[in-house]
Formats: sequence, C-alpha cells, structure tokens
Amino acid sequence: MSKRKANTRQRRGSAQPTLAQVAELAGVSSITASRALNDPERVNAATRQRILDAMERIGYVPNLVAGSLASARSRFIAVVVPSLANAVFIEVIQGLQATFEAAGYQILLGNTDYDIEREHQLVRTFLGWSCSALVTAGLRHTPACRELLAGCDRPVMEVMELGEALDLNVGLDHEEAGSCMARHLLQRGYRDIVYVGARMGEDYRAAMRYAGHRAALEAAGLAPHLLELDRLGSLEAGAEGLERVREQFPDAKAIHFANDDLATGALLHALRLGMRVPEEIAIAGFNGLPLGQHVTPRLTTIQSSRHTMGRLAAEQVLRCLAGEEVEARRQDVGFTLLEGEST
Amino acid sequence: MSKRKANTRQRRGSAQPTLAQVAELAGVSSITASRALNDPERVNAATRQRILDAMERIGYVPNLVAGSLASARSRFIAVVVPSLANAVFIEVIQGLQATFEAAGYQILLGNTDYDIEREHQLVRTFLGWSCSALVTAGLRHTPACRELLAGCDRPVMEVMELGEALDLNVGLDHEEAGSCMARHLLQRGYRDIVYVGARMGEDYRAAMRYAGHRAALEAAGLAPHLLELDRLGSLEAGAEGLERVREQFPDAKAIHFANDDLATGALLHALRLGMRVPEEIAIAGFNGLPLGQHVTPRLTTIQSSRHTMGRLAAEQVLRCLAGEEVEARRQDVGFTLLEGEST
DNA sequence: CGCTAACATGTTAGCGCTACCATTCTTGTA
DNA sequence: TACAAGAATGGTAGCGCTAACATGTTAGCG
Repeated sequence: MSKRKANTRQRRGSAQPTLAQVAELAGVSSITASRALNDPERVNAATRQRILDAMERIGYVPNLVAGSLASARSRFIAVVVPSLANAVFIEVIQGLQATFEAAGYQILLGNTDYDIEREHQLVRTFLGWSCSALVTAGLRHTPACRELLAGCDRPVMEVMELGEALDLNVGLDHEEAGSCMARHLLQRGYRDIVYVGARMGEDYRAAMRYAGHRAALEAAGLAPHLLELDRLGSLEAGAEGLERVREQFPDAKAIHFANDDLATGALLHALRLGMRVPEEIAIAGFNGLPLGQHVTPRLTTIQSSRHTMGRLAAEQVLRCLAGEEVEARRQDVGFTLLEGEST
Repeated sequence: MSKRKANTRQRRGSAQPTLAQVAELAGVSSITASRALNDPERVNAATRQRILDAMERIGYVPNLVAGSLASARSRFIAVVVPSLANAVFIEVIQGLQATFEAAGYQILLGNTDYDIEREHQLVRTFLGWSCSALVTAGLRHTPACRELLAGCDRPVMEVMELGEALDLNVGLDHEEAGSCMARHLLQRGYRDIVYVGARMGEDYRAAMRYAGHRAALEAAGLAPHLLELDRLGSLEAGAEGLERVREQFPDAKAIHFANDDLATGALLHALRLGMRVPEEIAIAGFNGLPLGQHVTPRLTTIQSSRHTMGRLAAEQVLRCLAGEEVEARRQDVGFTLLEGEST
C-alpha cells in the first residue's frame, strides 16, 4: 500500500498532447520535434514532414508558456496606452499591430486610463510575461517605472512625443505643432484667440501644444487665453467648450481646440446654432481625423500620421530585436497643417 | 580541469531576481514566498511583510511565465476581433477590458482582418498561451477552429450576434435590427428604398441586417434594392455610396446604410452638395455612434450598446471562471431605434 | 494532560519546452 | 585512404514557479 501511495501523487497538467508525444509518434526525440517548428532548416525535410504529420494527427497545439520559460523570451510586445476611447491611440495601435503581427509577434495591450501608477503596474506585469519589447505612449512615467524600463534588457520604445527618451523614440513635437497652429491663426488675422483643452493634467500632450500656442501668441505681443474642460475630449465636450467660450470670452474670434473631437463637436454645434464659421467664430483642431475633413466647412487642423508612427515604431523595435544596429534612436514623424475653411 | 568543465555548463535565464532569492533573504522557503503573493491569507502577517519587504529590496518582478506553466493557467483572456478600424469593436473591447482588468485578467488582443483562417491561427496561438478564456467576435469560424474552441476546456464567449453558439453568447439580433429600421422607413412613407452595404462578405452581420431589411420590404410587397461597395465602411465610402445610389437608383427616396460611418459620410456629403435631408433623400444608419447624433439633421439609426455588450460578456466569463453556474448562456442586449431628423 | 483541529510552513516533484553539449553519420578534399 | 568539416539528431539539465502532500506548532477542549 505505502509503496503504491508513494507513486500515487496526482499528476497535474492539461490533457493536451505534448511535444514528447508528437516526437514518440514520429519516432524522433522531442528536441528534433521542437526544431521542426522553431528552426525547420536544421531538420531533414522528410523527418520534418513526418513530425508535422504527427502533430496534425494528434492535434498538437504548442505550449508557448513552456517554450517561453525554457527560452526566457516570449513573442510578446507589450503596448501601454492611456486610453482606448481616443481614436489617436487606436490608430497607433493598428500601425504597431499590423507590423508586429506580420513579424510573428503578439501584442499585449494595456490601458492605463491616464494613470501613471497603473502604467507602472502594467509594465511590471508585462515584464513578468517576458515580453520581447515594450512600447509606451509618452515619456512620462513614475520614477520606479522609469527604473524598471531602463533596467530591463529589452528594447523600450516611447511613442507620440519627442524628448528625453529611455531608449527608442518615435513621435512629433507637440509644442511645435501648437505653435504652428497659433501662427496660422495669427496669420489669418485673428487676435482674440482662446485655447480650449480637456483634462490637460492627464492629456499632457495637449498642454504641450498649449505651451507652443502660448509662446506664439506672446511672441506676437498677445495675451493667451485658456479654457480647460473637466472631461475628456468628445464631440459633446466640444459643444460645451463653444458655449463656455461664448460666455467667458465674448470677444473671441477664434478657438484653438486641443484636438479634433473637441473642434468638430464645436463646429457641428455652431452649425446647429446657425452660427457662421469662420465669419463669426473660427475653429481649429489637432489630429487630422477624417471626420473633420467631411464636415462643411472643413476643419482646419494639424495632420499627424499616427498609423505611420505605429509602423515606424514597430519597425525600429523589430530591427533592435533582430540585433541590427539602430542608428536613429529618435525619429520625428512631423506633422502637416491642413487648412480647411473653418479658419 | 575536467571536473570543472562538468560544472561549467552555461546557465541560461535572465539575471532577474527569483522567488528563491526573495525567500532566502526573508528566511522562508520559496513556497511561502509564493503564497505571500498568491494566497496572502495563508501566510502569517509578519512573515508576509518580511517577504514583501525582501521583494521590494531586491526589485523582484514575478515571472508569470513560470507561474503559468506550473499552475497550467494564465490570467490571459484572448479576444479576437475582425478589425480595429471599426469603432464598434473598439467599444466592445473597452467594455471587456475594463471588466477583465478590474478582475486581474489581461487581454490578449488579436485582429483577424476579417479572415477566418487568421482567426483559427490566432486561436491556436492563444490556446498555446494557456489563456483562461476566449472571446471571439461573431459565430462564424472555420470547422477546425470550431473544433479547437469546442474542445478546449475553457469558457468560450461569442459576442456581437446571437445564434448557435459554442458556449456563451452575448449579442443582438441583427436580422431583427435590419427589419426594424426597414419598417421604420416604410412607416414614414418611403417606398423607394436602397440598402447600401460595404464588403458584406466580410462584414456578414451587415448582410444579416440586409436579410431583415429585405424580409420587411417583401412583407410590404416591395422589391428590395441592394448596392454593395467594395471597400470597408468609412465616411468616404458613405459619400461614394450616396453618389452611386443617385446614379443607379435615381428614384430612391431613402437609403438604409449598413452602418453609421457610411450613413454619416453620406449625410455630410449630401449637405455638402446642398441636398435637403430628408426631403430629397432620407438616410438611416446602424450603431448609434455619437457622431450621427451631432450632425444636423441628426441621423436616424439603431443604437446598440457595445460597451454593455463587452461588460456583460466579461461578467459572464468571470462567473464561469469563478465556477459559478451560469444560467443564461445566451444574452440578448437588444437595440433601440433612434429617430433623428434624417428620415 | 492528552487529543484534536486549525494554522503555518516546508519538501518534493514536476509543468512542457529548449539551450547546451555530445554523438553519429555523411561528404568532400588532400 | 585518412581526416576535417558539416549535417542531422539525441541526451541531459534546467527555466522559475506552484500543486500536492508532509510536517511542525499552537490553541482549545473535556
């Protein structure tokens, strides 16, 4: 009895077929079966086919968890963004995903809800999954998170804005973009200009654009005006922004919105109210979302190429992972002023 | 020398601190350190604190890959959607993510690009990651994929539409929704109605709505008209749809678009052309995106609660994972007709 | 004071795979 | 013919963690 008992220890594990079973069926060792999947060149073609047939036959699904543990690397790329509600991040994610998936990497998506503590938490989790690289939206992290990111021996890519990056960096200069739009408004002859942002403490890139806007106005000898909404950018919030500008800044002739959602919301609201744009009020945005180009008048905005940003970022990371030397660790994707009829 | 050599076999693994190191520092065994993280109640409070301090001190990051292998379960939920370009899926993902992340699960996101072979591939990969559950958009899979999904001993949730599901199912009846909108148009007195879809072979839910639309028209003794665009839904495509309807169906008085992107694109294009909506042409959509409610006239559409769909789906899955008995394996989230001024 | 139950902690043995090194078998070359 | 170089395959030992079982330790009870 006791002898039996000693052997009775329950087996764990799923009932899934394993590589060892495949190997046995194919009459090879498990390492050869492993190679047939991961390094096919190193296995004789006939043997390989026998192994693949065996896999097919017993319905083998590779246990990637075991593989990652053994090889100390996964084919995960961690992607951390502050929000999924914002089309901008979605487009960056699309660019990343298309490129990474094509290279056989899987995206691990994390959403911080604009909370850098949450970001730190997510980074820890993702590192725990032995992700091959990390992509974060933005350069602002908690000190502990910076330390984690700097200390992990994997490529770290920071996208969206340019600056003092930890490793790789693809983005655009938001201050410059804000300044560009402000100069455009000045050039069009507007003097009473209000900048409208939404939760700029969280969306600090909007605050960076405001800084550029402000600098441009001050350079022209004008006082900047700021209105901040206590809600995230949306069409609805844009409508509210327009209303509040009319109350608080009755002389305003132009509104520079922090993004296209706000700007388009305001534009549609103005049309709904029967206001003439840009005669009564000029409206400008940022992002270059398709929506703004389909309304009449078309929205004046700044086009940022988010899909390209994602693609470039992914390509850089892949280059690093392939061991290639990456010369330009910082890439500026730039932006374009789209002059619509709304200004 | 040879003795040395025997021991020289290179160690693999990262230089990351391990649980064993934490345990040694805290003066406990590694299983106790493991419990301090995964089952804190079972460890004495003072001991636990000592362990947590040790982790903090040496910067321990749990290796989740190893943990998953040992326990044969990960805290991943696989989510497979056909597209990230469509706001609808994004909103479902948001609902899923908020709920799953709050419960400590991580989303593994896959994008099939409307290719069910790709879906099969992704499902295999995700199963290989020992995901705790799978969520797929839709009920259509390759036979092999169905088999995989049916055979894995994990909760499988199919969202978006209702029907013959493998396991759990949360969605709405698209045929009924299409029929509802068609009846609305008939009730408003429109007789010459065209349904405009975009790539309905891929977006088969749009085809289901057309089936409902068609049935309603035929029930009223009217012939259905269909125009299919060879591109995915977008504002741009909607504008094209309007143009093509005017060419091919000059008598059309109402257009029932497969979704709000198309409908809003058409609506904005009509306004741009100076057409009066709904007097010259009535326009209806599907989804209830915010955009449609901010244009003038407001878009008549069908509101589907995508965030709720995601949340409900996640809650059901979590209930299953917690071992609770789930009574309603199929949940209908329904829809609401939003009567705007565009019809 | 002995006994039980509940708590706290430890020992052991893998989870399924791949890195490392070793071995066998070809093939080409001097 | 001997030998080097390469191709194909295998044996072994973990990767870092946790399930299962085992043991020690304390409190409560009659």
